[in-house]
Amino acid sequence: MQLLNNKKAYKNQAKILIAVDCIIFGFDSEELKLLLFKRKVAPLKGSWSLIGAFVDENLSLNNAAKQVVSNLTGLNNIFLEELQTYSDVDRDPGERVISVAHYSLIRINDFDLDSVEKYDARWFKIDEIPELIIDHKQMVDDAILKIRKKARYQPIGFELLPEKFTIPHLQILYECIYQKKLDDRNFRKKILSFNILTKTDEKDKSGSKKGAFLYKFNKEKFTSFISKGYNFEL
Amino acid sequence: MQLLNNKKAYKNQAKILIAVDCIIFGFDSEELKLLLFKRKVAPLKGSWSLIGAFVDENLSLNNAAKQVVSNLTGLNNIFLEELQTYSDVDRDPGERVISVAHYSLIRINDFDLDSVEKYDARWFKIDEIPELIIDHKQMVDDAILKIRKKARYQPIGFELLPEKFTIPHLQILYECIYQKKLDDRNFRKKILSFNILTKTDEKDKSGSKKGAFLYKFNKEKFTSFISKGYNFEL
DNA sequence: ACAAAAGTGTTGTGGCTACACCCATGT
DNA sequence: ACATGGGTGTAGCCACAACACTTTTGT
Repeated sequence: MQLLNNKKAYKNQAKILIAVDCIIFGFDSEELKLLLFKRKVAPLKGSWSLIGAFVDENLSLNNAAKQVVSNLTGLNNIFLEELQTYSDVDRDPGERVISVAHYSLIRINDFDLDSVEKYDARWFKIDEIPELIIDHKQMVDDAILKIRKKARYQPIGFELLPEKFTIPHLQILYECIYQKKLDDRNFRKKILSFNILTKTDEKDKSGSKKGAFLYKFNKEKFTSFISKGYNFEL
Repeated sequence: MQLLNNKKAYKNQAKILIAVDCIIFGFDSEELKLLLFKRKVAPLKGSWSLIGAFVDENLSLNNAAKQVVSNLTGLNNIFLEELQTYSDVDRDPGERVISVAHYSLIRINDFDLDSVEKYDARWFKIDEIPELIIDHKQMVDDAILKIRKKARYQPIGFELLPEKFTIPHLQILYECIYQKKLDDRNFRKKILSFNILTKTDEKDKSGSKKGAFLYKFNKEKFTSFISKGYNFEL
């Protein structure tokens, strides 16, 4: 397939700076949150922004984004997907940069806040996002719409919840994503009808005196659901 | 917002070649088709490929893609959306190129084949796609999945059909996208229940002796449907 | 004993699927 | 008169929405 040894086959074509910016969602059993950090380089130093990086010549965009998240959090096998590109010619006041936004879902307690503080990062509730640089607010809005849409057709809790979780927790997650209250009975009925959950005999008593049974995701059924898709409207 | 006059704020960062590749779908009242063309530049000259171009320093990706389609077809207000990026380091045998695929839906008869022949282009039925260069086959497959998914939640015929069209034509379009036969009565019932169509009193007799009534899209209702989304499973 | 959250069933309704025949017209 | 595609109606079924009370247990 390598037709030319000369790796400069396309002369006189403009090259452009490419960055990845990561919208990192986390969930702490009560709120859906977003990881933001104080920008450390000019221009716009000191403002809140998404975390990002320029893309190296020898990394795919996906790997570049994974590296960004991994450097920040120490986490390695995270869920990460491309959102879309942002390419307005004047979007970056410094110089022309095309950014490819990626969004990621992580368990908020899976990594220590040390590394986060080192980066001057903070979790924000998604309805309390501060002003962000350039078009990062747009990226965040687009990402929220994206996960809301995604949640409707595919199980999405997997990456945001701990290995074992209760149905009420899962419901709170969906309520955060949809930003509306769901009916307990109907939620439980529907989510159980998919057979993607396995009940354990442990209980989580942190939320109530009675305690709620802990469930796990059933990975096999789960992955077949992801490829087939379904309709989860409540 | 312009913090620096110096437009080289980010020194020592690698710049990369960016291309857009366009998956152009057309519909000729019977078949869903894809516009492909014979590549005119090395490497891989003479193979079938999508149409694309390197992105200029002063164009957004979306505008670059629009320009590609416009140069080829002469059409200007076409539907065009970003699909996703393709960024494997070695994907292009010539040199590293990151490609941002865009897909477009056009009325197949809205432009003259002259300009198409000038470009050595041809329409292919989507189930008869020849071998394509690099990862273009992947892009096409991804684009087909995308419109199939999209068709399920948003009205999609608008850009592919002429201003006036019959319900049987619209049905054929959906059958092409879903690649399965749909029930006439249920299709008609459901599509009419959305109230996005306006019946005219003209008939199209090209398809039968009796003739089928022509409909138009009702743009207002249509756009509100696009933003809200719906579920169109048949 | 009581507060606080977990858990459980039923009923009505609306939308979907599946299915077969008449209509209008050109030849 | 007949062939061709256009157009219409219904009945059974299933999934969803709406809704209130009992259970468990820590304090």
